[in-house]
Amino acid sequence: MDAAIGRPRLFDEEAVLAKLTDLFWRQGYGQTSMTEIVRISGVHKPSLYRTFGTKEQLFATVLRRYLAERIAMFAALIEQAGPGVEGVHRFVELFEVDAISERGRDGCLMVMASNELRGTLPGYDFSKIYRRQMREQIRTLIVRALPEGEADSAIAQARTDLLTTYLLGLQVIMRSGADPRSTNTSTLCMSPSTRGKARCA
Amino acid sequence: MDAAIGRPRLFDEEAVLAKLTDLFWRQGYGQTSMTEIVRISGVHKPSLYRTFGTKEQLFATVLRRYLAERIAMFAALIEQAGPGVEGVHRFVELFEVDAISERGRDGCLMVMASNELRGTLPGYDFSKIYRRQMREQIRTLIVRALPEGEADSAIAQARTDLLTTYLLGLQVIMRSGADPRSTNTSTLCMSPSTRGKARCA
DNA sequence: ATAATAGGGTACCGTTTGGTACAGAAAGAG
DNA sequence: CTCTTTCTGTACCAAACGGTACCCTATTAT
Repeated sequence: MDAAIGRPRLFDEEAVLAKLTDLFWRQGYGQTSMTEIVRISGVHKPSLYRTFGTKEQLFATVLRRYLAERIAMFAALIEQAGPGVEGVHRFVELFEVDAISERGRDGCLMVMASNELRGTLPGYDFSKIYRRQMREQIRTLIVRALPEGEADSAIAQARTDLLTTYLLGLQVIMRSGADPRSTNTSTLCMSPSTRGKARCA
Repeated sequence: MDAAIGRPRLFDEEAVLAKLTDLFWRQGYGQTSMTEIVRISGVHKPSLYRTFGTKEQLFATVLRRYLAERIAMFAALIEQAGPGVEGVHRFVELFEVDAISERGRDGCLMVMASNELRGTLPGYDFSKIYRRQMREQIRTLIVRALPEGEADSAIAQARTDLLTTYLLGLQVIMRSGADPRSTNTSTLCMSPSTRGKARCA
């Protein structure tokens, strides 16, 4: 186990990472200075550097943590939504409830990072992994709403891509300060008249 | 009109703005330093400041210019696409051709700015204007594909929102480095088997 | 006790940042 | 020609940046 030699840490790593996740999420990477990170975390700079490495490495840790949490959330929502076409509708509803929440107003940290760090920082790799895993989750949801044997069909892929892309777009919209009521598309799209054919993918 | 007193400018403002638009588009606002702006534009710092003001004001000018250009592009694509449901499909195809282009790989400057500058810089206001105008364009496209008298229906609004959100998501995906071939959803979604009901909005 | 180990906190480092003062150069106006 | 106006370009500024050296304190091992 951990030898636990020397002075014990006075702060909880997980709690600090959670606070810093919110901070980066709100402000982005470049707009967040180490000074601010120190202020929010309550941990002094040298301790941060000893524990998490450079600002870049710290952000990578935050992203890794967020990625796992986010994918888990997707899995939970999909399970909660249930099978069939109804499940797809219910999933989108659940997703939009989250998007309207206080945290959801800031969009998605992963989307933000991939937009900001295009090639320059480690967040770029994470964004690809994130999108691939997110797409895989959506795919299981879609497949469960299709007739058997269509799991690998073109329709399954098209609907998966469309829904994935839509959800990413929704997070962009939320972060750009949209009025939640005016952009709640699913309730409209799922009205009786369009239900069934509405959520084509 | 312009008195033209004093030494004439040695650089073309429009050309410089075009170059800097590409620069900001690629790198974002925070990751682009004045030093780099000087290098790319070929104009020395004091001249830039006299002409465009601070970095923040310069970026605002770039955004304003991009906004107008972008909305004009939307209008052109919609006109080129033609009316009816076929027009919607054709529009999405045209849009995706642009998204796959070299410039399109960097996503949308407006989306990028709204993600990065959330509240801190003038880009935030522009992003709202952009989204509203973009949505308005999409709406005209959608309405032309619906039966008469349905212009203000719930379906029209829902389909407008869905397509708008999808297009924003597409730009996020492109910027995050997706393989253009694997994410070209429209060709799949518009295959004969799904055509008609596929593009529900 | 005492040595060894590791975190806490101050004070500081070199660099880079956005932004400017100032002197010289090029144009029109009288 | 000379005065005024505007742009160019060097050289520079204070402030903020990410990152660290160093000393002190708290803990375990012997």
